[in-house]
Amino acid sequence: MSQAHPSPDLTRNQTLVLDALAESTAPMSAYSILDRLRPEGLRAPLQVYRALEKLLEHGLVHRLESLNAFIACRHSQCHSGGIVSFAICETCDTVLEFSDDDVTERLGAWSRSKGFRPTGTTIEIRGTCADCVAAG
Amino acid sequence: MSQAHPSPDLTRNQTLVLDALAESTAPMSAYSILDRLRPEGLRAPLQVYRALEKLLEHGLVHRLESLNAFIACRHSQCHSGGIVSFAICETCDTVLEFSDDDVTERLGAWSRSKGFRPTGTTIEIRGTCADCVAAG
DNA sequence: ATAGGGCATGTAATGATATAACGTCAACGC
DNA sequence: GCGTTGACGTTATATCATTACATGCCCTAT
Repeated sequence: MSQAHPSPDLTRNQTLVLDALAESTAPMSAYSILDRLRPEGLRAPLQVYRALEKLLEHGLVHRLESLNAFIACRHSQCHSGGIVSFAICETCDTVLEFSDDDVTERLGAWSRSKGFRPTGTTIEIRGTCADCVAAG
Repeated sequence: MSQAHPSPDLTRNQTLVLDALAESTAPMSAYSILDRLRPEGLRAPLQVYRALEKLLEHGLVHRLESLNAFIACRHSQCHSGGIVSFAICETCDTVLEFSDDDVTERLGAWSRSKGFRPTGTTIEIRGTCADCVAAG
């Protein structure tokens, strides 16, 4: 099986950042990652941003533009080529990740019709998840 | 015809900010708006952010999450209820605004199927517009 | 007419997010 | 060896956004 994003061995800093994100249910800002990793020796924002940059390239981490925050990828089809969407619960900070082929196709059709060449697409739904609606 | 977002008279600061955005083809950051409006007497970021907050409520301005920047609304159907999408050219900073009913419906269907209650959705396509592709 | 509420404003200070500019070091191919 | 590459470390700075508090203005109920 081919991978859209080959994952070479991660460096120490990249592993630390990815692990921190993987252990968190909520998205983390770069600075909260840094604070979390100070005990492991990280000291400067740039150490985190550089690790995030590589992890984003490898598709192991997503950036949530509307939060200026990051999450570890949990979407099994992340590498299948479609646009990934996020549903962000503003009550409990849970993020659900999904992909809809029709949405991908419709946005692709729009781009083709306009001659627009897309390099990356962000879809983020803010709201309240089922659990929090129920807990109302 | 009913309006989803009634537009009461704007205050002086709101008018200044909206006009600055309307005169710009490219999105503007809050601070670039501030710099643009210093000659009119604006002095502090908060004056701009407060005006933007109201203009966003009225639907007269959009925030581009992936740019941390703002544009005046130019989409005629902004108030028709569908999700608005943006195509951002990274070469010339042009932003095209559109709405696709199928996309709105598919994302709505996903939310309903998960019991997720959406309050707002961001769709931003980064890439290169037709003109810049042609100028390549 | 005036007291009080509501709301836009003004100002200073600060917090939060992100990058620039520089130097060091280790791995690798030639 | 030696140059290239890429990760790393450190300091400083740029950029984006909000908190806290004081002021002024308009409206309206008394």
